[in-house]
Amino acid sequence: MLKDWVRTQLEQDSHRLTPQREAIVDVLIANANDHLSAEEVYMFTRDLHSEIGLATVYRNLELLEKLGIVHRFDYGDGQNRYEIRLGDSEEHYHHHLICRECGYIHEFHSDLLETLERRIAEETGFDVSDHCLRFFGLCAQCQRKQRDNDA
Amino acid sequence: MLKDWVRTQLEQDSHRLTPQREAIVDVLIANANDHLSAEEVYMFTRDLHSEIGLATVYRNLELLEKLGIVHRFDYGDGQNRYEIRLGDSEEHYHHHLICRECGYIHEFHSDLLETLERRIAEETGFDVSDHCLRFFGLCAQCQRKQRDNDA
DNA sequence: GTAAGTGCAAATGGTTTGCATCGAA
DNA sequence: TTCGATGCAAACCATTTGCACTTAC
Repeated sequence: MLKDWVRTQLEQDSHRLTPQREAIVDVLIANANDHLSAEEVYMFTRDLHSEIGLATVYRNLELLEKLGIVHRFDYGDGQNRYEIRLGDSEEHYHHHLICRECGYIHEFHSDLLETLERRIAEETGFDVSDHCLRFFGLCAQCQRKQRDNDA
Repeated sequence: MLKDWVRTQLEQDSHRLTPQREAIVDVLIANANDHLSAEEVYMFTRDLHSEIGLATVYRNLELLEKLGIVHRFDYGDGQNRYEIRLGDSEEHYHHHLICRECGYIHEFHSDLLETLERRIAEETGFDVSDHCLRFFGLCAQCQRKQRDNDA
């Protein structure tokens, strides 16, 4: 079970799965597809464990990221977003499509960058371990709205 | 000349090329390859025009970005970086390779994503207008250092 | 008992905003 | 004389940190 794996990862680095941590992990599991901000994780977590502090949420998100349990995203909107790692090998091919208008985030997968990473390593000597690819544009719905407004 | 084009762009949106703006643009031109932060632009600009405020720098970088004169980057280090747009068609194929260790930023060009953008438009209905691609890893120098430390 | 974990409040740091003033068409 | 532009200080907001207290091995 996922939570057992989380506990193991924590204990290997001499950390405990405290009630607060468990609540945070539960929230991340329940919203695995939603890219929550720290503030959102905090609000949801309070429903499960009302006496939690925002600083605790931040500290734990940082720890969980360091342990490879959650992944941190940056959409350029001034706050970080977090997602629990479920599978991991496909993680690397996971990119985002962001609507400039409504902020809607669409996930998509593509291994297209693998080739490019190898080429970069060859050409520049860089040892590439990760990448971040975001596309910005207008989602179909906002395109429609914009056409209606113009008409 | 580049600055004439900047002036035209500004005037078309009923803005003036003030001494402060000119100083900012001069700084951006002189550091066209350096991805300056707002703070850095501020410091360099003070050399040319000592009586400038940080808020003015921020306001103008925002304006210049809106007018398509500068491009804003976000390296995920908690501050934005700015670069003047020189050519523009190749702009789109301009990506970054960031060393996790020393922060060194290497630029590279590739049109590989064009295909992907078209495929995304077809599959999702998204109208993609821009993208941001960053690779993270270790530069050759930091790999060497790490090997030396291990030995 | 000791080291990890927590809540709270204060601090931090990049960025934005309110406001009175200034300056060019 | 009007409206854009500026400098300054204060405000903002996501995040981090200091600190005293708590909790689990």
